[in-house]
Amino acid sequence: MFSHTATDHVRLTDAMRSVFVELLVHGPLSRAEVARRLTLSPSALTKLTRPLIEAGYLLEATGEEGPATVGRPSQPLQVDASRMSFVGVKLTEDELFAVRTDLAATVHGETSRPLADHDIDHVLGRIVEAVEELTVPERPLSAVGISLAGTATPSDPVVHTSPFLGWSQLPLAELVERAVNVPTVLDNDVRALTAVQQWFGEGVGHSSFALVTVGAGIGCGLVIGDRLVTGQSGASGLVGHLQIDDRGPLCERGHRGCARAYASSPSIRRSIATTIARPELTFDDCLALAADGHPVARRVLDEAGAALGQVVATVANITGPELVVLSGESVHMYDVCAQAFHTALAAHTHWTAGPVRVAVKPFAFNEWARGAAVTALQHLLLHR
Amino acid sequence: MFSHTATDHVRLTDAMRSVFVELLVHGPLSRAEVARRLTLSPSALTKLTRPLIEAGYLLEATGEEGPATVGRPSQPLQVDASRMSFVGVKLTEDELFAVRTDLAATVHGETSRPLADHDIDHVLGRIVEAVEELTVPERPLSAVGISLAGTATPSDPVVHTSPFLGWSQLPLAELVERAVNVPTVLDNDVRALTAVQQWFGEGVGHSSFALVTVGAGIGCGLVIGDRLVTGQSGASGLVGHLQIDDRGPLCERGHRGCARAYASSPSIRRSIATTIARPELTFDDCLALAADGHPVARRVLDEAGAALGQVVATVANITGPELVVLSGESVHMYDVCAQAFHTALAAHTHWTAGPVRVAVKPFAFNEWARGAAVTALQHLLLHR
DNA sequence: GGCTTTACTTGACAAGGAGAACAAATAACC
DNA sequence: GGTTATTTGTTCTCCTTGTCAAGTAAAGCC
Repeated sequence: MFSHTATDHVRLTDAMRSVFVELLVHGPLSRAEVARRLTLSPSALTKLTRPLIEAGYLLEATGEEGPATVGRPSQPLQVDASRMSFVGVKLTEDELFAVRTDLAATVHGETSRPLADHDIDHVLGRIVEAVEELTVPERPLSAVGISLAGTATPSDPVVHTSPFLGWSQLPLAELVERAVNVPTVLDNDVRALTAVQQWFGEGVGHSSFALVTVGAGIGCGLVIGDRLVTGQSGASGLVGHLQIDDRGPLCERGHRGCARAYASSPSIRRSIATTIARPELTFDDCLALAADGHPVARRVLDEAGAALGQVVATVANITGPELVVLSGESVHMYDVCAQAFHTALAAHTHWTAGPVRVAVKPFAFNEWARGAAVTALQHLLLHR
Repeated sequence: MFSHTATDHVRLTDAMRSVFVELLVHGPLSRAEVARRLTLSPSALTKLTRPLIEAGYLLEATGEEGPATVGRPSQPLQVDASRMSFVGVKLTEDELFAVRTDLAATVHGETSRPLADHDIDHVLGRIVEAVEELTVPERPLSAVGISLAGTATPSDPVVHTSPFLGWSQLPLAELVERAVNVPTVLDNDVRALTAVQQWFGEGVGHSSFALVTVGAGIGCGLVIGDRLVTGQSGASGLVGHLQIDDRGPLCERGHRGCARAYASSPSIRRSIATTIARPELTFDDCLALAADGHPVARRVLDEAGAALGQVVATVANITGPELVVLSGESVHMYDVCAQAFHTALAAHTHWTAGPVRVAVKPFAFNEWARGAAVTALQHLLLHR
């Protein structure tokens, strides 16, 4: 259900939902503007918004007026972001991160738990702990989102395959849903991050864009025609092992010169640290070395940037997005390899296509968990 | 307008259109079945189909009964394919191919014209000639479709860029529309071919699939979430210059080892013919040589098949289609390089994704022009 | 101070589709 | 062989959704 408070519950129609989402994503808008965007009549908007305002889901924004215009001034409406609350949980191999957000995906609390082993009962227990820690009595949870690396889809909440957690065909969403008694949605972590960009980040206003992430691996999420691309049984955006050349470094799956072998942060660190025999170096140390012009680090990061550029070009050539967003735990490496990146991007972009617009999005530590929360939020607003 | 005959014109609602398209694409179906597929009530279907039947757009299929089932037997409905007529025109560098089809995309006439030069008036004149030659008085044209290589989109019929015809920002659709006085739609040729597969080919029943074509170039069309992917300003599916390795043959844009250099029919032919100093060999001669085990031809075709496998794997990894359809003027090369193709496909498919389903679709000579007709048909039924 | 422009509201009305009741045509069952 | 169950398709009533037209509100413009 939409509301968890006893009072003020509204029966939501599809049209009301679309108005609500439009206002949530595109900020305060006047009724007239929403009507134009959704191709509805102004009178429809009066009717659709009234119950939402009365129930407290929408607020008449009383903020500063815009620039003076001819005609009656508009009364912008906005979503009351505090009206609902979500918890997002990101599972990694050895740890769990969780955040609580409001409707606008603003983080209001965060926590984490080590995952001692991958036994389902253990993991389930830590998830429930985290959800309970983050829940506050005055803001009952509307939904829980869980994200992890691997092929998971919200559409079949009962099965999924997670390579590094060693699970297969596990009804995780169902188990969590039963344990915390709140609707629970499971999805792939990169797709969850893409959802954040789609509604609350760089993707806003674009009907198609791609997100490319760099970090422990290389990932890609796609939005095409305003819809998040899921791929058959949750497999899409698998650019990690894209072949860059057939002579480069080896990845752990035995591919020579794949994107992951060139540009993932462990590969970059290992490559530099072992070559110059300084095993204690961190990834950020390596970036600093490259920035200082150390020849080995410089070369490795140039190659990493070039690999990333080729990945972005390949994705753009195939899907033709309006924009490519670059993010992930190690996006800041962009500062050290921007030139190699853009050179490779231009070289591999198909000559009949226009230049690819790239936006670099700094990555916050809890972004993965936030993505899970947004997945839950989107699912609740679109499919229920 | 929907109908061009003076009698029997209906005002089409969106619901009627969706019923019509469902019946056109998914063959004869009972009202009850259509209701289930479109999540409508049975009563709605009675209402929606009656005017369509009366106007002659739908027929009550009186064919053979299906297997006996419990309950009242259904009365399957089907589209009267002859009710509308379309002309599709494919433009190449030196020739124009045109077909006339009915609603079911069955070809009822074809013609061609050499294109002496790329002057717009000359090309326009040949198009109008072809359209007039194919039009029969008893079947007035509903729409004309034009397809060519290059970045064109139906959404902006006024501008497009065609590399090899040397045009840029030319309002071709508008000019043709004015000359033949029939709604005219312009689109990229590979996308047009994808449209054929989507409604009348291997793609039927799949909400997402990819089409990969081999011929003078390597192309790719995508359907994701039941919608043909257009890409920003018509640029998508540009896999022709995808890098296979960085040591292989050169393409005409100076890329070493790109897909086109390995697997396009001119590249394959040139590679074999020049190496064994037999410049008179045709592409099909080369295939025959390879089939006979000639070492040079064998090697070139193995490499071509491998390149194609890598292209398909890359597209599948990124977009996660339910199916990949292989087609194009030189698909028959598949017979000679299937093993190399599947080996490379498996090697490059991401290890967390399931195996890629591939369907090889034999290519008819007039398929490109048929694609243009289907583009016109889709546009008329979906956007008008 | 009218006039224009834009935003919003109100109430009448039309269309689209659901639901219930019913007729039709078959297989399954006793 | 008649009854029952099952599925298809139709008819009719009613409700929901949203448009249209008219009117009100609140500003800037001349």
